[in-house]
Amino acid sequence: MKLLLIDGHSIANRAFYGVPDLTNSQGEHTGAIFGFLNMMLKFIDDEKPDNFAVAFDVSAPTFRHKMYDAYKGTRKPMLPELKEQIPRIQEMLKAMGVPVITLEGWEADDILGTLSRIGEEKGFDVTIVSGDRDLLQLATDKVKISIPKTKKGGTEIEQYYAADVKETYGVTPKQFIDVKALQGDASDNIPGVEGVGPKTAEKWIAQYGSIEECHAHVDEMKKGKVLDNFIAQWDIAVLSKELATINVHAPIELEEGSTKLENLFTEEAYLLCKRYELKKLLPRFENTDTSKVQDTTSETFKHISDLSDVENFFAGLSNSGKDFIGASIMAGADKSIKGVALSVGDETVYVDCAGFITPDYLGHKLVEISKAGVKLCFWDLKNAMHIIYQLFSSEEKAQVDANGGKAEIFPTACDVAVAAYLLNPTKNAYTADDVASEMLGVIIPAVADLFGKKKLEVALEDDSELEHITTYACYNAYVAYASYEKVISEIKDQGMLHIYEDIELPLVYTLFDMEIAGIAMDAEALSAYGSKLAVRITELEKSIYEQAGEEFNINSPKQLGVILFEKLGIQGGKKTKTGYSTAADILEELAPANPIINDILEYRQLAKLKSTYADGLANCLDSDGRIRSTFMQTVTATGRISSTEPNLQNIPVRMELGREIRKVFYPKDGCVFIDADYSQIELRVLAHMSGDDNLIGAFKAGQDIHRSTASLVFNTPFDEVTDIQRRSAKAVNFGIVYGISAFGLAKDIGVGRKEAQEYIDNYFLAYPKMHTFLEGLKAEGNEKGYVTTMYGRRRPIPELKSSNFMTRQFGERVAMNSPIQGTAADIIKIAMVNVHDRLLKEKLKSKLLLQVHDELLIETFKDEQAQVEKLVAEEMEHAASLAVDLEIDMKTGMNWAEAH
DNA sequence: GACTGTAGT
DNA sequence: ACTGTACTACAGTCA
Repeated sequence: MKLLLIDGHSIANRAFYGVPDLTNSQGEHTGAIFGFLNMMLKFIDDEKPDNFAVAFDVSAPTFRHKMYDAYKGTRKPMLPELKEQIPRIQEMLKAMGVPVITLEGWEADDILGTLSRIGEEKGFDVTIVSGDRDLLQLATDKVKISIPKTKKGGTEIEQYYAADVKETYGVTPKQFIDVKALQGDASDNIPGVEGVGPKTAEKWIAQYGSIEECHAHVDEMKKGKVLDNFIAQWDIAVLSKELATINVHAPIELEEGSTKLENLFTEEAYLLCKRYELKKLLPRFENTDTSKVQDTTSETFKHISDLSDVENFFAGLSNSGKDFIGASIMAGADKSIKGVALSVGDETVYVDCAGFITPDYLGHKLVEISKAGVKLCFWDLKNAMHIIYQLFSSEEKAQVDANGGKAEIFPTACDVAVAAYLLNPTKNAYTADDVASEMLGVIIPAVADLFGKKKLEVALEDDSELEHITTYACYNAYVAYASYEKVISEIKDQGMLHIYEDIELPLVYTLFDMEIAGIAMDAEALSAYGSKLAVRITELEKSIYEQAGEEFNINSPKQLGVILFEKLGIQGGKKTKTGYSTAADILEELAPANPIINDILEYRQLAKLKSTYADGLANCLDSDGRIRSTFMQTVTATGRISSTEPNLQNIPVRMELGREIRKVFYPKDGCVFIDADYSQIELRVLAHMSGDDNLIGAFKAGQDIHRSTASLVFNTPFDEVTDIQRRSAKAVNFGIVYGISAFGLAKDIGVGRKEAQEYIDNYFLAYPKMHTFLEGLKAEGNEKGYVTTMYGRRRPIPELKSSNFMTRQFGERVAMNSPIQGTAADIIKIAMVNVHDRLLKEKLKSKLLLQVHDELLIETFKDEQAQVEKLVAEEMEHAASLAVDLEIDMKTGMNWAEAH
């Protein structure tokens, strides 16, 4: 029989500091909960106990936090981030059926001691888990003390039976009390004997066995100041021993019934795991009946497959007078429709494709509904449009090409995910289950709940999954319907309706058309470029191996570090957590003295170009010779869009060799590229938002802005600014936009931190309102918990409330950066939508292809060139009206390199 | 899957 | 006493 006992507070504390600070989407801290459960489950797996309980102190104790705290003899109060998690851990344990034992007036130590004594008497093998060495006094032949230690890379567990304590510390567990009585423990308020440290204490107790025996033999002991103290402070020693002793006779029983370890993975526990978003724990519930997880709405879900029923349903829909419905298309990896779910709240149906119900039929039904003016609420409108486009005939596709997806596919629609993103852009998923719990307060099954490890696309091919697919699709449609009004009204309350209706939603259509358009790529040229790189890479490899004296994997920072800093003995290596840093900026400093370094840097650069761009892009090429990226609208915290598969927003441009990649992107026959980018948009936004007269003045005068800043910061006449000064000023300008710190600037431009601070001080002297503005942003973020862009887009910053200094500093930088970066993002989104809409409205065939944060690329028919140039300039420059003009640089070219 | 490194803005 | 920088996507190693 085995009994496992856990010291709740102590393990929660270990978990808290051993796990990064997780929070769920509600901003509740969950790291300690997760860490605690993980450790607990691991001990249960290892020990396989029959009985199990967790003991807590009644009120939160304090903890030693770091070495110097113990040294100073103080214990830090429990951080609020941890404190709030203790009741949740207890709640979770109760949900798992684990007894949480507390006893008014008694410490957890006493409970553990008592239970382990009783357990041993009853014949149990006992394991006590704690982070606290004081419990070692409880070890016996049958009672094992386990102390988990978090080391990097995992946890190690120290285990002590009585014999192990003796071996490690030279004293028995009982004598451990005496040792502590002598040496004292400031953090436990145990005074101890003055002048006695661990060495003396262990020596005395090892020799005489207890403080009483020591006291009886003081005559034979070595004279000295410390012994005098011991004699004089005998009373204190006795008191200390009493304090150090864990009471194993607390008024408590070991109830074998209630501590019996049963199934921990109950429904209640599952619900809590979902609520705290402990996603890694969810798979452990796989044998749990989670069907009750679903709320009762699922009873109204219907699966229909009969054509006449479907027709009836659609007919009922158009007669119902509903002006919006929830919709969800189930489509395979090839975007072929498997079925469609629709919801009007009290009725939700899933229609799967079979027999007369074809993908084509269903797809066109949806288009019909939307064209009739019923708003279709999707989770991912743009993807839904791609699915429809995919089944369109070539005539229909041509119509989309000419008139845009909005006109030809879903003229009335909305995107619940995009809307939910506006409410909180920092989350990493906007799925139905996520929004359901947040907006509707109901917990519904997620993909993994229904399909386990199987990917949705795989499950969709599997007929036996039809029931789960119905459930999943219906929930998607139902939640889209049920949360739509709530989400929109919340957006309205937060003053973001304009952003949603006039920026984000139109942008969905703009991005769709961009994705459909794609960009032509010269595959042969790309492949030739790749081969050219390969030749040089092989040369470099050879040279590096020769200089290193052996072959190794240059791509492995670990192996590289060993070769450079150990085998070759290069000095000046900086260490990271796992080894030597081989980052470019570190290596560059070492390059002059070590020729191998230059080869490595060049190798890295070329390897990156080849793997990511030359080979990577080739893999993304569509059969029509064009590359189609996906633009993501719900990813970035600041409001920018991102680009994936492939990422076309980070194609090299700085280095000549990298820039060559842009030459393989070319306009189609009869076209040229027009590339237009905003000049200094973030600094102009900053000038406007801060209202700083000097910065506004510099822009209005059309001055070189970095030179102007240099002139002010370095107190140098404008015409006498040196290149170095200008470069530094440029770094300061960038730094201001990023939410600067002296440390960062110093590193950036290679000066001391003090000097960097002077630059910053001078900057704020030169631009006085800037300082007020940025301080204001921090204050606003602190007060409201979020900051906003000029258009009202929000970015929550819970970090500002953190008790951790570093986290708070991060929050401050975010508070300064997000409104600026976000406003610039808003502006270019407006410009994109307007450019796109005007191209359509003026019946032009030219297409907007790419956006790279402050740059737009348009494939322009030569006969439309003048008109497009004019239109692009107008829409970009007039996208916003600021205190300074928005200026753009526009170029044309026969490839992207030429045009940029 | 975590970590390192690097490309862009 | 000490921290270590905005926003991304992707490739590669290594446990």
